[in-house]
Amino acid sequence: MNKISKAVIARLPRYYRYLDELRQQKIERISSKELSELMNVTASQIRQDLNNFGGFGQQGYGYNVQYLYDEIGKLLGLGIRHKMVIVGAGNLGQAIANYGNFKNRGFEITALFDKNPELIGKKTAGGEIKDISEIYSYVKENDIEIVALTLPKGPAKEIGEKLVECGVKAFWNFAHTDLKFSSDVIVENVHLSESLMKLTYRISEKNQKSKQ
Amino acid sequence: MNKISKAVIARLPRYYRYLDELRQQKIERISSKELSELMNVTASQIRQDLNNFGGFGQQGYGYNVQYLYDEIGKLLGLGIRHKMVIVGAGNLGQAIANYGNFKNRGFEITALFDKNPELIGKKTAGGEIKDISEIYSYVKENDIEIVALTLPKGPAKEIGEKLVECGVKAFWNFAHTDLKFSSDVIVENVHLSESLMKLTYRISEKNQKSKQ
DNA sequence: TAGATTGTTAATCGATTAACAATC
DNA sequence: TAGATTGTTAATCGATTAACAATC
Repeated sequence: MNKISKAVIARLPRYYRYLDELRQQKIERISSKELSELMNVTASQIRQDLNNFGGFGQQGYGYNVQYLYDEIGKLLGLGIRHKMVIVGAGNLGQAIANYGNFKNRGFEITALFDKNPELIGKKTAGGEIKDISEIYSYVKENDIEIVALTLPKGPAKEIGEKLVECGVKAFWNFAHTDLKFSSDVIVENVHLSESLMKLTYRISEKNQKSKQ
Repeated sequence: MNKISKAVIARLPRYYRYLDELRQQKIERISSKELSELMNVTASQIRQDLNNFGGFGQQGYGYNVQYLYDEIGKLLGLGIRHKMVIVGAGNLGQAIANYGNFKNRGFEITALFDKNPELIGKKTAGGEIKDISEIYSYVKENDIEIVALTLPKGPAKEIGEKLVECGVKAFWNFAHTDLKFSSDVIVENVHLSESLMKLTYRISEKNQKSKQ
């Protein structure tokens, strides 16, 4: 398989979401043209994107919604269980723990960790909040695959490094910094404030235009 | 000013973050080469990006950190106050309300809204949680610029549409759907689950490789 | 079979990188 | 002035779109 570009990968979850909706509406088949109109992209792009992974469609017919949905799900690694814990049990950490859809998609959040004694012991939808000092033995004993970092950048870096030593290979990082570990460790960043700045850029751009 | 590409705009907040750190370290000047090594991009890209907005540097010297930081801040619309409210006062809404850095950057969160009677009346760092029914008069009376939508997609769409009628021109959307209003309404999406799927894609890609 | 629509190649477009003259 | 480094043009690379033969 050739190297798939980042742009293509970033579009897969969106395809997956639209296909899920079609599936729920009991729509059986869809052509790249119809899907392109729904999603506001070109049909050509859809066909090119999907063909990176092999032929999911059929000439003269289009794509079977359920089949394509399942295949994209597999590509996205949603066919298997993912054990995850959350470091930092503040609002953001708890928001993720409580987000029901993750469970349906094979994500198993088994614990949250925090240093705040007031939070420790509290039960959430993502399991109990435990003392941060327990996390290192916990991830080893429970084969944790993904660690979500929902805490400030200082401790995120420090705890992240220790977790890498414990064998963690994937981080979902919400801390306001670019974490970089050894090359076999995957880090996916979510920088909420940068998203908000993109919004204010566009507001400010619009205001400038209307002034002219 | 020519149309700036989305890719350039998306990089601005990251420049801003690195410059902020340099500034805090009392570093006065930096060349595109040095910055490129720090940020893991090419010096050429930095110069190209910045030159979309005019010459911020000086030949033979480089860039003044504080000046460049300020200018990018202005480009990002951070020079002015932004009045924001949050719809959906669950964990995610409260996480945003409590995120201190927003206040420092000119964001003024004045209220949260929810339909849950148990939450209404509660005080948070982003102001009081009010009844969702009050939001329409509130945004009109208080000149709210940005509405963060931290609630499920069904109500997000419905409430968003009503808010557009009340004059709201910018949404920071966390609901799991692509909201689309009239063309002068700005929507910036944060799809957390799509970010997580990108992570699992990469995990699954890595596992495939190691099998071969 | 005829019509529809994919899979795939070719053409275009845009973004990134390289190179260097301008200039501090 | 000489050295450094930008601003900017040109070259390259990659991604998107268009076109159409293959085929269901």
